[in-house]
Amino acid sequence: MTIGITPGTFPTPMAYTPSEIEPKWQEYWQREETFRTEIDHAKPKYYVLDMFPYPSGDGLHVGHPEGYTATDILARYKRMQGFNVLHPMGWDAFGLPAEQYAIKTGTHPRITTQKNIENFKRQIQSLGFSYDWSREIDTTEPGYVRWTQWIFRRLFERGLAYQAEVPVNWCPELGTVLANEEVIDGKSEVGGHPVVRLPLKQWMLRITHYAERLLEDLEDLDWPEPIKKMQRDWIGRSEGARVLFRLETNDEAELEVFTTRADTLFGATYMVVAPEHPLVEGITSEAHKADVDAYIEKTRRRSERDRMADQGEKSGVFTGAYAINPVNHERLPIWIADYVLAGYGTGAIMAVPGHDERDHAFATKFQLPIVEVVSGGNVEEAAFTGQGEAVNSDFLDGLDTAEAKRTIHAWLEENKVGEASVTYKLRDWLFSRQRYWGEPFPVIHGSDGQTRLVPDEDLPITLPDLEDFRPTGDDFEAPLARVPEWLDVADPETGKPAQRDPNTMPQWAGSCWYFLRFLDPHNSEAPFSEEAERYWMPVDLYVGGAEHAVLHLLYARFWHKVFFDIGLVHTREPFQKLVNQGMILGESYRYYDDNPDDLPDQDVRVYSHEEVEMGEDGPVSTADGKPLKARWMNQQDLTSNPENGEWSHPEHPNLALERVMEKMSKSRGNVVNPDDVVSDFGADSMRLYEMFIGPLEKSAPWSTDGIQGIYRFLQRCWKLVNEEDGDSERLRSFASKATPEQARLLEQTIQGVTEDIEAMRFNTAISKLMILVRDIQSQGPPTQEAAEKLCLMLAPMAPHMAEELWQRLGHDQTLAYEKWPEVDESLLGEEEITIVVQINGKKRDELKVGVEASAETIESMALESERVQAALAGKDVKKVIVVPGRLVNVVV
RNA sequence: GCCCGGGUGGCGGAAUGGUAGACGCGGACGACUUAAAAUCGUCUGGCCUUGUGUCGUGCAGGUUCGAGUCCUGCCCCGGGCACCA
Repeated sequence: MTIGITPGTFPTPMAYTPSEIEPKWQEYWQREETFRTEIDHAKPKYYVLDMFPYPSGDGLHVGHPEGYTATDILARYKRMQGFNVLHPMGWDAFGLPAEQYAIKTGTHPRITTQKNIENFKRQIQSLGFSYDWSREIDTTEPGYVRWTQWIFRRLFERGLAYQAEVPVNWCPELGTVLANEEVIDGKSEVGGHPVVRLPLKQWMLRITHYAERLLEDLEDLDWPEPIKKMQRDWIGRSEGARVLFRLETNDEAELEVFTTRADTLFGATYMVVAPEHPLVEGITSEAHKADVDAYIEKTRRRSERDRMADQGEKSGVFTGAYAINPVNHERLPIWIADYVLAGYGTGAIMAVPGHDERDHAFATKFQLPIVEVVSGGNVEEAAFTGQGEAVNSDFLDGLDTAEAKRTIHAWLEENKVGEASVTYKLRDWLFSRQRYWGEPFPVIHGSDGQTRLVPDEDLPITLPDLEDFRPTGDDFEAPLARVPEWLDVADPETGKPAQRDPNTMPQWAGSCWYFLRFLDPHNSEAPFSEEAERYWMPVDLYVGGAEHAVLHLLYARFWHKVFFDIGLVHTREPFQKLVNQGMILGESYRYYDDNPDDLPDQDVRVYSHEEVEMGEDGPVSTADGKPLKARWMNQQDLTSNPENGEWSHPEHPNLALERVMEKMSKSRGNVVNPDDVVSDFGADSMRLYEMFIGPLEKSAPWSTDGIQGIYRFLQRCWKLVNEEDGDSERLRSFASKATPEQARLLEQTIQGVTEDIEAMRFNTAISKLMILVRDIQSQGPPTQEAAEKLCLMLAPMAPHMAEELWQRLGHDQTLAYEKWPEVDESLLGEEEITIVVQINGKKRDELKVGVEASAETIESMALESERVQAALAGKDVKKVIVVPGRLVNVVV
C-alpha cells in the first residue's frame, strides 16, 4: 500500500491540477483494491446503495452523479468511522431502448448494452466513487438471469405467478403490453404512445396477496413521508362491505358488489356492472342484446386516452335485467357503464345517486330515481357524500353514518347476504412483455395444456440470437414466437413436444433483487449466501430519484416479502432508509418564432416571451394569435452585451430572452455532460458543486459560473498545504502551535461538518470547510495538525484532493480508513460571547460578555448601555427577557 | 377537483421561536502587474434626509417580550393522483 513518491518535495505540477492527480488516485484505488469489502464480523456493517442505472446510449448526465456523490460521501465517511461499508454498483441492462435501437439499426442489444455499460463505467469511474467494483453486476448476464428465473420458479411454486386472460394495456407503438403503473393518462410512460385495452393471456404476479403487509410495513421505514403516502394511495385500502343481490329472473346467479357506504343500501335505485363483467352475457334480455353488444364493442375499442378525455361524461345501457335489493326487496334495473371498472372491487356496484357524485351524474343523465337516505344535503341538486343521520332507511333511521354502517354490516352477515370487507386499489402485477430483450420465463407449455417449470439445474434459459427484433403487431406476439428452433422443446417429463414461453419478463424483474445479489455476486450455488444476507441486510441507505416511488420500490418490497416468507432473507423490508435526490435542472434561454413547422428559407420573425401567450395547441402571438414555436438557446451560444452584461441572441440583439430552468433534455439544448465538467474543473469540483448547490432532496439548476467558486475553494485548500519554491513546489511551513482562535475554529468545524454529514446536509458542510480554509490562515499559518484534519474532513467529498494533500503531508497510506476527526470539547468554548440587546424586539446594541456571565450581570450591563439609556429616554422598563448566551430584550 | 412539496437579495441558497440574508456566484472598488488574466483584500437587500434611520422572508390577519420559523384565510409555482364505489 506504499504510494511510491517520497514526500517532501514535488516536481511539477506547480498548482492544483486535477487532470494529474485524479487519474493517479483512481488508478491507485483500483490497483490496491482500496474499496474491496469482505464480511468482517468484528466491524459494524453499513450498506449504502444507489439505484443502479439503465446504461442508456446517451451516457451519464449530471443528474446521475448527484445521488452517487451523496452515497459516496456517506460510504467514505462511514469507513472513517470504523464501519465495514458495502458500496456496490451495477447495471439494470435489460430494457426497451436497446431493443428499439436494435430494431432501427440491426445492432444486437447485447452489443449496444455492452458498449453503453463500458461508457457508463468509464464515466462513473472518472468521478472517483468508492465502489467495490469486484461486485459489479449486470442483470442481462446469464449468471444473473439464472437466479432471476430461479426466483420466478419460487413465485410460481407458491402460486404467486399465474397466467390469465386479462384486459391489458396494449401499446401498438411499442409492440408490448404495459403494467398499469407504466400507463399515464392513457399513454405509455416511456415515449408517450397511445395505449388500448385488450384481453390477452399474460403472466401475472399476485402482489395483491401482499397488499396488507406492503401497507402495514411502511410504518417503520425511514422514508420520505410523501413517498410512503404515494405507496399507501397506490395500494388504496378501502373498508366497506360486500353485498349480494339476487337476480329477479335467475335464482342461481347473484350479483356481488363492494361498497364503502352500505349504510345507504336503502338509497340504491339501480345497479351498474362493468362492460367486462362475466355476468353481462347471461343477464342481458333479448330485447336489449343488440344495444348491450354495441356498447361493449364501443367501450372495448376506445382507448384509455379517449375515456380520460370525456372524463365525467357518463355513458351506459340498460340490460333489461333486474336485481332485488336484499333490504327492501325493491327491483333495481341493472345497467352497464364504463364508469364502473372491471378491475376494482367486484366490477359491479349498487348505485346510490343521492349520495355518490358519479351515480348522481349517471342518474340525472338517464333519468333514474334519486332517493335521500342520509340527511344533510339536497339530493335533487347534488349528491350528499358527507356523514349524517340515516333517513328513509327502515331500521337504520336516526343512526349516524358510523353507527348505521355497523348496524347494516351486522344485518348483512346475519341474513347471509354480505359481510364487512376490505378492498384494495392495487391489482395484480402484469408480468409479461412481448419483447426480446428481457429474461425468458423458465417454463414450458406441454401439449397437454399444462405449464411446467424448467428444473433449476437447466437454468438459465438464454435468449436465442435474432436478426429481427420486432414484435409481431397484428396478433400481438413476441419476437421469440417466430423462433421455432428455440421455442420447440421436448417435455423432459413426458418426452412429448412442448413449447417455451415466447414472452419475457419486464425490466423491473432484475431490479427487484439486485441489492441482494450485490451481497454475494459470484455465488454459483445460490442467489446469495445466508451468511452474506445475515451480515449485510438490510440496506441502510438507499438513494435514488422519486420517479420510482410506486414502481421499483413497491415491486422490490413485494419480492422481498416473498423471500422473507421462504426464509431467503431475515428482514421484512429491504430498504431501511430512503432518500430521494432532486433533479439537476438545465438552464436555457427561450424565445419564439413564427415558423412552427421548421420550414427552410422562411422570412422568420422572432418573438420574446412578453409577446406570447399559451393557446390551446401551444404558444401563440398575443397580438394576432399566430401560432409560434418555442426555441431554446444555450448560454454558450449567446453573446454578452458589454454595456449591461446581459445575454442576447447573436442575430437579434434586442430580443428579450427568458431564462428558463427545466429538466435536462436534448431538445432544450441544456444538457451538461459530466465528461466536459471533469475535463474543465475535475471530478472533485464536480462532486463538491453538486453537493453545494442546495439540499440533496431539492431540485436545483446547474450553473457553469457556480462551479468556479468551488474550483477556487479547492485551489485554496491546495495552497494551504503547498507553496511555490521557484519552479517547483514544497510543503509550506506550518505553525508549531495553534492560536486559541485557530484551535477553536478547527474544533467548531469538525463538530459542524460531522453533524452536517450525518444529516446529509452537504451544502452547509462545504460552507463550513470554506470558512475554515479562509479564516484559519487569517492570523498566520495553520498547524500541520489542522491541515491534516482538513484533509480528513475533505476526504469524503473531494477524495482525490484529500488523498494527494494527505500524501504530501507525509503519509504513505490511503486516508480512506483513517479515523474521522473527533471534537476536543475543551478547545471548543469561546471565552467571550456577543449578546444582542433588543428594545421591544428590535436590535439596538451588542454587548461583549464573558461566557460565565450570569443573567443578572448581563441584564444590568444591558440596561446600563448608552444606547439603551438613550432609547429608553425616561420610559418605564416593563420587563426584561434574558436568553442566556443569546440576547437581552428590554420591554418598555 | 383531491393530496403532497415550496415561495427569503440580481442568482443558487443559510438561519434549535432569539442579530434575516451564512457560504458561493454575479457586481463595485482597491492591491499585485507595463498591461490583462489569475490571485489576494474591502464593500455589496431596498429606500431616504446616510441615521448604527426606516422598510423588508408571496399576500392579509393572529399568537408571542420577540415570527422566515407557530396558527387562520388567501395568492402563485412545482410534483403526484385522478370515475377506485
